[in-house]
Amino acid sequence: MSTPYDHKAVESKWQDRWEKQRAAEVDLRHGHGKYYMLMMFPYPSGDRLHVGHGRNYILGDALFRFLRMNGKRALNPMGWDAFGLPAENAAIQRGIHPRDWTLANIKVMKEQFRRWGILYDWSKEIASCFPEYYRWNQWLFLRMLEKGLAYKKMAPVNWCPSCRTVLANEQVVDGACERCGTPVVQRDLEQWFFRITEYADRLLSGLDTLEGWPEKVKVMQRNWIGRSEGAEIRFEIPALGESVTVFTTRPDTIHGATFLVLAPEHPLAGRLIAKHGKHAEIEAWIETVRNTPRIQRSDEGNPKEGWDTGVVAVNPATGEEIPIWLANYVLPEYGTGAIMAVPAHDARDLAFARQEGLPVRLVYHLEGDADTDPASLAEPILHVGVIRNAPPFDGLRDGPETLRRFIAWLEEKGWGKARVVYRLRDWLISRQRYWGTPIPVVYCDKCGLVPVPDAQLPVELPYDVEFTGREGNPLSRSKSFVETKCPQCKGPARRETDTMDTFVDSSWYYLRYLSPRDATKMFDTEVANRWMPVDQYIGGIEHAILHLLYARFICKVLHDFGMVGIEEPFQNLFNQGMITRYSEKSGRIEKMSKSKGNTVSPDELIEEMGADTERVYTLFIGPPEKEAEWSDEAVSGAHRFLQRVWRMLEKLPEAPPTAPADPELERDRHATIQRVTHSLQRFSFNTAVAALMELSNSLSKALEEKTASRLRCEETFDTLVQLLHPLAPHMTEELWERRGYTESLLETSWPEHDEAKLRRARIELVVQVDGKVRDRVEVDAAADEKQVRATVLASPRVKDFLAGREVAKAVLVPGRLINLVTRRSA
RNA sequence: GCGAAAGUGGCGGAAUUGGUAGACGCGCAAGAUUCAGGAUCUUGUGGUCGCAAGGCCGUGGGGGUUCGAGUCCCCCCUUUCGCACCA
Repeated sequence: MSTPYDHKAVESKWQDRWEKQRAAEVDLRHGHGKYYMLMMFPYPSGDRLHVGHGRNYILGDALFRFLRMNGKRALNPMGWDAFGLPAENAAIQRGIHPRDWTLANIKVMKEQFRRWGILYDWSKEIASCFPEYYRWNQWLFLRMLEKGLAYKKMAPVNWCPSCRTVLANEQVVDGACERCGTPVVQRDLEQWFFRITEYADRLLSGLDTLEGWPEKVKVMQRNWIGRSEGAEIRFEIPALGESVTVFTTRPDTIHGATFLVLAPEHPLAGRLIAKHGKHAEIEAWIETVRNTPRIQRSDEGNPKEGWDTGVVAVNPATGEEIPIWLANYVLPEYGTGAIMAVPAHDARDLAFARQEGLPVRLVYHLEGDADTDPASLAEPILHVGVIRNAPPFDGLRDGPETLRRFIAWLEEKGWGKARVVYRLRDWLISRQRYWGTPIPVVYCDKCGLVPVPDAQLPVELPYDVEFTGREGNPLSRSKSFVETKCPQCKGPARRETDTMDTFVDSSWYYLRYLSPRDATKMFDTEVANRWMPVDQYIGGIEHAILHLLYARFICKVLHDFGMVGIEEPFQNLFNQGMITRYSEKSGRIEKMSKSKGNTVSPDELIEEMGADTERVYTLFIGPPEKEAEWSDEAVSGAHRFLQRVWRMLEKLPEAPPTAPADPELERDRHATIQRVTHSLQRFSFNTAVAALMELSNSLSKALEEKTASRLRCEETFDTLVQLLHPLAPHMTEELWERRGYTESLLETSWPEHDEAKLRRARIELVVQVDGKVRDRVEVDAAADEKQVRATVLASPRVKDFLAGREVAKAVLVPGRLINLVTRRSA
């Protein structure tokens, strides 16, 4: 007669108890033994979380419980990235205020976390949409404004016609809006920026210190920052009495520069084409290029188009006059927006030269090749060859030293200088939407742009706003918000209606968790210095560039403001893989998502089999950093395993009080402690589950066959329950209590293995003959090679395989195998 | 095109430093048990030859190093991801 496991009752019982005990609460006044773990804070989207989302939170909770049992003062806070477009869209579509909608969603998500048995320190909960939070965005903005790190400029921007807002470069994916997928168009608008480019070098070098980050993420960030070393070189334009500066990474090929190309948007373009016969036609073309979506324009397949301006520049190296062109393949915002074209040594320039019939001149010549004809050159000569006909450099080979000599020469002649250029652009933070942090500045007719004084923060979002879906920011139609007084002259003034990119919110929230209720400052420096950096950050790879780059940037800014000691906020980063499943809609196995219709609801799963089952299966599904396909069938394996563990409790009393000493179960127990501990340290949850299943199988067998004493069985069972707790917290707490223990498993110490218990007196040794497994023999663990050899050679099977041949050599791997080699190696 | 990661049974996946390949689980098969339920238990389950003992083959393909290779080295194929007119 066994008591069935009532997962519903047990799970809610323990969820209540953990909540009452405030099991995850941490006192931040002490930093000793601290371990700051952090899950990327979620956007409360209004869709119920599915099991794919669950993976992230479940593995975080397993880690948290494991750390706690290991005596760490683990901090695991949770909050809400609560500003964002979907809230506003919900307002437009359903007439719910973004604030009410968001708060309702938070409630739902919180309940889902609870049902998963996840422990967060809710006393530190934050939501970025509360004025108590976003006033510090504003405060930070003002400090950055003072230091020139925030500024406003007219700029061609990415505009999403559907979201009706501008997007940062990072938010444009394949030419489309990252959020809604609508193709992005170019517009010129006055916008606010953060000067992240000033930190480009530090963001780059900081990556080298992040040993606990996946290489992949670091590579992506390096690519994004895109540092290029080279030189800028000035070319005189006699006709204009003016010069143009180009950027090149190959100043050593200047003798081969046969024309210049400027971006059509280049400031000199207008004057260059002023006297051109087809002036109007070129202007129209410039307009077309300007309006081409940037992604299409910078696509390699985009046809190169250009116009000869008819004006020439002088190549300082050769003294030759070379034509100046305008072409779409030169981008205005990279480098100086102008290049020297060296068709012989650059693929793009060669393609354009061939297309337009422009001359090609070689600087580097292939060795041994007396005469490469520039006219027939099909491929550019890249990073090989020797310089000819470019005094005083003749005979030099392509390489860094040659490059240095060219730059020194250019500097000496006064024609150019070394320069480093980045692909990274400044961070466009303006958004023309309501549901975000208002940018705290005011426009006064008399005083111009006036920052809102700190004392007047926060600039609060007005609640009473109409959401119509019409073009433009709803904020700009709110009279009560827009109309204000100038803080300087007290005259009438208008508020800035742009709000901040929500990535500003998430760029410093990890610091706010440490001072969540401080109404006097952004965060407490002392507490931050005690608890930062985040020891383990966990989240999706989709934030590899955006959020993680911005957060690193803002952390460095705060460091420079003297507000926090560290420069890198996240010491270790873990990116969990996504959960996939077959989608009826697409007929493919795809990332689990509502739009693909392939989600599995944890609500039903928990109802049917319990949260512990979902947790164990999710952790067992595969290595957590890899993607994994959800299998509805395989879930039952986890369920069966937990059921077996549950039933074992009632079988324990059936074990005999005494039994023939069986060291194997005790050995298994210690081996499992070692394996599970090691697995959890490595985030290898799947192998931890496997090890626990094996121990469960061993104990089950021992109980069945009555080969171990009751005490030993109970001891093994208790260890199993403890080790299983981080993975299946509810059931293990219940079992622990039923075993008669009064403290929560969270309060117990993680078991330690005893090295001595792992050893066996006799071991099974594999015998190989010429590298093939031929037999197994039992020997003393301590046996030396001589003894082992004697035992092995006595085996009839081994004798057969040796077939009378000499053993030329024997290789003994103590405790594992012996290899008898008969043939000589060839 | 460039860069990175990966490729192991029907499936998900194990395998510190080179040392018994396939742990653990799913599925499948046979059996036991049960007042049929999608329950529980036992056994088996890489391929192939064999009545069996056992042999041979086997970690994408080909070569190499080694007493011994999933693991190290070289070449190739495939897949996934990232980057890609950035001068």
